[in-house]
Parts: sequence; C-alpha cells; structure tokens
Amino acid sequence: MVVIYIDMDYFFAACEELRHPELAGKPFVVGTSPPEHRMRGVVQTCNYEARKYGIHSAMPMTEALKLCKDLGYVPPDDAYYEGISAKLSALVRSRGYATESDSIDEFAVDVGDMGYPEATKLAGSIKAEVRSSIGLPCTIGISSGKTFAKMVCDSAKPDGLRVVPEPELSGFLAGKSVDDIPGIGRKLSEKLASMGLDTVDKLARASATMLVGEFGEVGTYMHMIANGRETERVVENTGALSIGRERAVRINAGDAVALRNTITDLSGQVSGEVTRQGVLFKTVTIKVRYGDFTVRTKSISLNHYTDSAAVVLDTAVELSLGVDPTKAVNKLGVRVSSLVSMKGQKKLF
DNA sequence: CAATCGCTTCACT
DNA sequence: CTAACGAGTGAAGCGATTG
Repeated sequence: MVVIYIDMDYFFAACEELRHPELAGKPFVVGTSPPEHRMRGVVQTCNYEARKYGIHSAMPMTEALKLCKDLGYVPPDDAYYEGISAKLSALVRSRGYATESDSIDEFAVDVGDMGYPEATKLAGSIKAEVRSSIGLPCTIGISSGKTFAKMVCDSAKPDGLRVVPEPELSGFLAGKSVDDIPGIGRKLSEKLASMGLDTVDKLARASATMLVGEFGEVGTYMHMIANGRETERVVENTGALSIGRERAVRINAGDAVALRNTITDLSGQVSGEVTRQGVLFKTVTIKVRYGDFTVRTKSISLNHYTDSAAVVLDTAVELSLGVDPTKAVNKLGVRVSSLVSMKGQKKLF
C-alpha cells in the first residue's frame, strides 16, 4: 500500500504571512497568550526565520524573546486557519483517493497499489496546486504506509518532496531516533532512553514481549514500526470525537464566583461549537489545573444524547462544585464527548 | 466478555 | 544558582464497573 502524506510547513505562521505579507522574512511567532498577561503564553508555531534562533513550538514566550530580541508576535486565529484547512482538504480529496486528515494541516492519501513513479507525479501535482491555488508551501512524503510516509515527510521539511520505496525503508529507519516515530514524544522517548533504547535500530531489536509489558498497546505499535511493518491504515474521517475549550486563568482559592463565570463562558463556547457541527453529546467533562500544576478531570455521562446548551452549562457547573476550594486554580476546561452527528450520516457514537 | 464510565497521560502545534 | 518557564486541542489507554 502506497501512501502520500502531505504536511503544511509552519502552517499557522504561513497562513499569517499569506494575509500579512509584511511579516514574511522577519522572525515571528504565533503564540497563545492570555489577554491579561501579554507574553505569558507559549509558542504555537513560528516561521523559519524564528527557528534560526532556536525557537520552536511549546517554548515559553519569555524564553523565545530572550533568544530573539525583536521577535514578532501574532495571536492565533483558529477560524482563519480552519478556513484554509477546508480548502486544502477539498483540493486533496478532489483527486479521488481515500484521504484522512490527521490534523488541521496534515493529510494522508491512500493511493493503493499505484507505482512509486506515478505516485511521485501525483504528489508533485498536488504540491504545485497547493502552492498555486492556496499560496502556501507544503512538504510531501511517500512510502509504504501512513506512518512511514509521515516520517519521510518530516525528513524532507521544509518545502520538500521525498520518496522512500519499500526496499529502502529499513535503511531509512536505521538512522532514526525513537522520537522520530509519530506518537513517540517526550515522555516515551525519555523512558526508552533510560532503557538504553535511543535509536530505531535498537528499538527494532528489543524484545516485543518486554515492550508490551512496559508500554502496553503502544509497545506493540513501536515494535512494529521500528521493524518496518505498518500498523495504521488510512481511514476516511468520521468527525470529531470530542469538542472542548480550555483557558488559563488565575482564580484564588475558594473564589466560587470567578470559577462559575469561567465555566459559564467556556460552556457557552463549547455549545456554540456543538451547534455549528450539528452534533449531539452524552458526556460532559471539566478539567481543572491547580496552582501547583496538578490536573484533575471530572466527567458525567448522561443517559441520553442532547445538544442542549443548558445541559452543558448545568452539568459543568455541577461538576465544578467538586473543585478543591482550598487551592488556587490555574486553568479550566469544559469538554463534551460521546458524539453523534445529528443530521443523516452517523459519525461515531 | 464486551461495552461503557471516569479518569489520567501523552502528543502535537 | 537544578529554578522558572509552562497554551490549547484532542485522542488514546487503562482499570473498574455493568449488563
């Protein structure tokens, strides 16, 4: 099975350059930042000029500013990025192959048993069309499965197009470090490193039984991938599994009014999105991060599906009564899950 | 024993 | 000076429970 994997380059920042051409060529970031404390957030994405300074996603804004004195800052505009993402999605899907969108700016296209030369041509034409009709750069990887195509894509950034056919896959994987495998991030690679497994090579030779014992399901996945065997298929999207909003706050211990106000606001935003997507939900979850950064979640599953804004609000407020009144609150979130699409075609339960 | 529940952990951008 | 820096969105995994 041959998969073409498309990943936009520095997506949010590229979108901003598209509508603010004056930003291009100068280092800037798109970053989260609570309104009351500017520059208190983290970097979400940055352009390549900023990357030259060592700035990257998730870096605290304060640190990024230390690395680059006159770093530009743009607040995120999710609705705008969603709009561009929708155009991209239509463009990619118009080619007629099974397509999965992995995130707002990533697409996996299953071209079946198409040969590599032909797949390369197709990828080249997609890349050119993304550039000409959307105006944005992207990178495309092609290989014998979704996970491998994504890894090839990552290795070709930015503005690249790279093919690693099946026979060359083991050679490609050999030089990789474990955190080059999608789904293996900071925690998992740290644990693997502590076991002496820092490269895909070593991971491939580790005992599968041991990996499953240590990592459960993920252990199976990492062992398979390290050995060049794909586990993931390209699956047409079925719709979101959950919808949530969260926000950093500064709420003093026991301030029930502030707590309730924030919960009310977040619930309203979630309800708006529920309506916009035309879904029903059955589960409501709140998330609380206390002053010491410990996170707690509380959830309730109703005995029926609903799209009622009042139910989101009432349930979230009820759950918020369980918040520890002796602790300051750092962050709050409201989320609904167990979704079904309201109109016609079913999504996932 | 399979589905569901409540909750935690993790990976991204 | 190993302390301080720390957003938002979403999925997956896991142990317990339930029918």
